[in-house]
Amino acid sequence: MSAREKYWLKVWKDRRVFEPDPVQGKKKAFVTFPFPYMNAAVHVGTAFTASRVEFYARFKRLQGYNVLFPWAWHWTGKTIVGMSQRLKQGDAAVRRAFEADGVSAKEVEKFTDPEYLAAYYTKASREVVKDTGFSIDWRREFRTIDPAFRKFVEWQYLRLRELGYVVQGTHPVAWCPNDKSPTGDHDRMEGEGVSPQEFTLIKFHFGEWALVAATLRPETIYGATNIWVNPDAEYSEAKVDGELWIVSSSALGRLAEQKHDVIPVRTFNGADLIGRYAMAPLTGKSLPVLPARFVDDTLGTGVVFSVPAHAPYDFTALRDIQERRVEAGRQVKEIADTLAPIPILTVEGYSEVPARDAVERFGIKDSTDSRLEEATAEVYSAEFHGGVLTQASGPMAGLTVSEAKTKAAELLAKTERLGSMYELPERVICRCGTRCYVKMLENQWFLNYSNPEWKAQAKRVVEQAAVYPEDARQGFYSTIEWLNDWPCARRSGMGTKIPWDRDWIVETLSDSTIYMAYYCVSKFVNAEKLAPESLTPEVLDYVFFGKGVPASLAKAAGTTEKTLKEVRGEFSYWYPVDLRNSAKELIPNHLTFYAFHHAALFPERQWPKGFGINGMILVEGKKMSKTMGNFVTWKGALEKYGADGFRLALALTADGMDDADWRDRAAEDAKAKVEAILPFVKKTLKSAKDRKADGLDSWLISTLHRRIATGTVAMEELKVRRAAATIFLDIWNDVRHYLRRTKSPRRQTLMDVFSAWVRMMSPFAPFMAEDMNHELGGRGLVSQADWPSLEDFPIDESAELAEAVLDRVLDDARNVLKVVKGSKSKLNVYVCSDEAKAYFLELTSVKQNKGNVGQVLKKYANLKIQPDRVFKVLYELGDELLGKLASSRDFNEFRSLSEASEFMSKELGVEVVIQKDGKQTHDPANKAKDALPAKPALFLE
RNA sequence: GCGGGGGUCGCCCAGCCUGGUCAACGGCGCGAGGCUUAGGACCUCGUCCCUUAGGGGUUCGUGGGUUCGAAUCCCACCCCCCGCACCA
Repeated sequence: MSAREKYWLKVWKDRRVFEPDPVQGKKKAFVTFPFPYMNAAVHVGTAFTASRVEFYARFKRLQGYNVLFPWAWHWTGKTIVGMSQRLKQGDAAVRRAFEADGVSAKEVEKFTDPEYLAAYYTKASREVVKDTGFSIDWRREFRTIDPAFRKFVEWQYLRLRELGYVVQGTHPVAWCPNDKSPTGDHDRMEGEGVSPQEFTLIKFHFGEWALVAATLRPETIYGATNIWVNPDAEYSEAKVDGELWIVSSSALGRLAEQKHDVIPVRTFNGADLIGRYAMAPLTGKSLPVLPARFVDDTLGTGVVFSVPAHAPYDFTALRDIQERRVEAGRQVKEIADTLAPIPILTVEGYSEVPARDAVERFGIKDSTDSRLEEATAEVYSAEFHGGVLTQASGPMAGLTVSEAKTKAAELLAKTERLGSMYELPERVICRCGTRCYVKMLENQWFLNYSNPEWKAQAKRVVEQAAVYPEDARQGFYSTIEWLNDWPCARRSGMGTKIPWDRDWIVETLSDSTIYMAYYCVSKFVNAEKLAPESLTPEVLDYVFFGKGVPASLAKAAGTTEKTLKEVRGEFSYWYPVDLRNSAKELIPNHLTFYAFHHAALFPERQWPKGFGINGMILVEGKKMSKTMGNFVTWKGALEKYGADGFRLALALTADGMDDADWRDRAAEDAKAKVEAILPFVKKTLKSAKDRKADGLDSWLISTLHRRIATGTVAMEELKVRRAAATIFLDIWNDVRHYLRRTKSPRRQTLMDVFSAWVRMMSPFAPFMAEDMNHELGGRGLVSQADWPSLEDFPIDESAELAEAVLDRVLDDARNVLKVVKGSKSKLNVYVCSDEAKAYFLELTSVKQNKGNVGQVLKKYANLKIQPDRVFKVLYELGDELLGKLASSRDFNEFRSLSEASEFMSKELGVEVVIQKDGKQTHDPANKAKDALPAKPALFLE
């Protein structure tokens, strides 16, 4: 870190520039960033998202707001603990991840202690965030495992439960019997994306027993020709929920986990079932039991019914027996020979036996062919989306497949031959190597996001808030619609215990929904004005709801009434949150949860006011990853580009939900840019003179007015990139244009422009801005200055017009010079006559008012200007220039171009002579008559 | 598959809501010139194709449509990114 950076950090800290307290009557802005999770080093992605909050915070401060930007650290959850454990077990990947963060081998050794790991990253991250110059009120910092924060979360959940938003339920989960915990996607070695699916169980009559088949397609029951069991697998008779069932032995354990009452009776070999008959419900058909080795006894019940017309597996297995490709007894063969596919639905693009079509097209030979999976998926998808059941399906005839599914279940339920079980449709292997299965997890705590009233309220939260960019808003509504009950507690990991059920810990996404409110409390906890144990639910009810009597509460809490009222005052003042910014992948969870919880607990006036959404970060066009080796830590970038360079690079990276591409080259440029500004300013001022303002000064001031307007709107809408581009690129170019054009730069103009410029730059590059402010003789800190006001930089339309016309003339002249061959040394510029201008303006206004164009044409016919040409130029100029032309009565085109003739001459490398049509002395090519306003005629010789 | 967001002149990107001022902003890269002992930095000009007078031609994922006129509006299709839950 440079000495200058250190210096300003110290100044800001010493003067408590970013430590706001409530000031009654002063407008406020409360801005937040989701606390980063401390299992790794903060990286450019974190910095990118957080920087948007930082830029906005500094911008709002300049606008005169009392701005609170707090920060905290997220420790809750099992990831940190899990990483420690895996490190302990010698997992090389985890070690590499730590090393990619730049952690020394010696430190990594200590990471087997999860709290040490989190503390290490917290300390390291705090340093980089501070050194980047973020305008954070560090007095309010906390970690999510702090005792006081836990009291806050306990309070939150007690109140949510009272409101009926925390409910208990039993749900199917993918379960690892070894870890004794649900196995999430990222905890799996195999089976990513696989979740419990409900299978329909159909109980086929088998004497007094029921042969129980599991299926995802109950609607095909009328197409069943036989039943498959695996002859090599072990099956069982068992009493299940009081009924007599036959299923694979493996299924019994899984049924038991799903809360079925299972009493095993006896086991036997699958082969024993072969050749016997079972009767199908609904159809009453007697179906033979045949052998098939594709039947997986560890999936479902190990019993399936065969629908060869519509299931490629069934079709192939049946044909295997018929064509003697598999060994089977004589009886089996004879039975099989009598079976034929029974089509029960039609689907476009297939014959009446879709399974056969698919099998033939894929060239599948027998039931061991792996392409059967693909064929099945294809047929299933086609039938699901376009299939219609035929007369063969009896009561379901005419229904679509999805309608028939419901109907089949209904009909089967009536026969009392229907059941259900959950199953993972594909193998799922836990990271620990254990095969997972479905478990009905009992007494799990859920946030009741499916509650329609709660959904409606959450939607209203989003509706009344600003969303930047607007494109992101729809994502919230869709999420709210889609969101189901959310399991909000876990058995292990760090976090807060559910106050009424201490076996459970509030899960990490669920303890982060209204914690911004806690920043109002943490200030007092950190200052030791409030002890963690004093934060009882009653005290917090007072702080957040204003309920209760502060005097008596204070006494019970061991604090003073004054303090308690002060805390309440903090909350009343700072809430609601004005801006919360995060990356787009948090819309479907965190940000929407945030809306839900605020809707549940707080009145409308304390609902979030603004959501900011940004894209993902890419590094050199690719997804950033530690294993790919393109991981850029915040610290690394900060050291490489300096605080201001890093900040500007972040600002210029992307807007809206576009993914931000972090490129070293761009960051280097940003760094160079920031470093070049102060020398540029100094050099420019050195050459400046004291003189009266002229048209060009007015132009620069007027242009700055426009830049301020654009920059301000962009910042208000969190279009950080656009704002930064306007401020750092456009304004710089404006000043350069001015310097190039003017014969003598005017000191006062430059001072005015620079003093506005430095204030606009300061949110992005505050260190440089403080230096520059100092250099310009500005009083106080630029971090506390005022955002430039538009009134101080008046618009001067005729000055703008003069420059615009000059630009156009230069463009035209260059074009002609390029096209014309032969050497030319003099450019004649003919400005249009006053009559031509009058004609042009009149025609414009008549045309805009849809008046009689013909009359105007007639009136000015003697000028011999072609109407087509006038209309063309009219379009070219556009409304903005035309407006200026019409309103700037004092604009004198001839004079302004004449004043610029020397400049033009320098630019074009030829002599430039300005003349006015009607008064010209030299017009050999008779061009002058073509001149129109803002479009002088040219003649090169 | 479902939900959300996108595809613009070598690259990144603005414009699209509110159609004409759009061959289309800005940055990078590249080319020429200036400055400099040189290089870098910086400054200027150029950078779709054609053009001896400010002009013409073909472009904004693909194919249709609406319109006097479409990058912008409508429809269909293709492709990319994000999310899809017991997890940060």
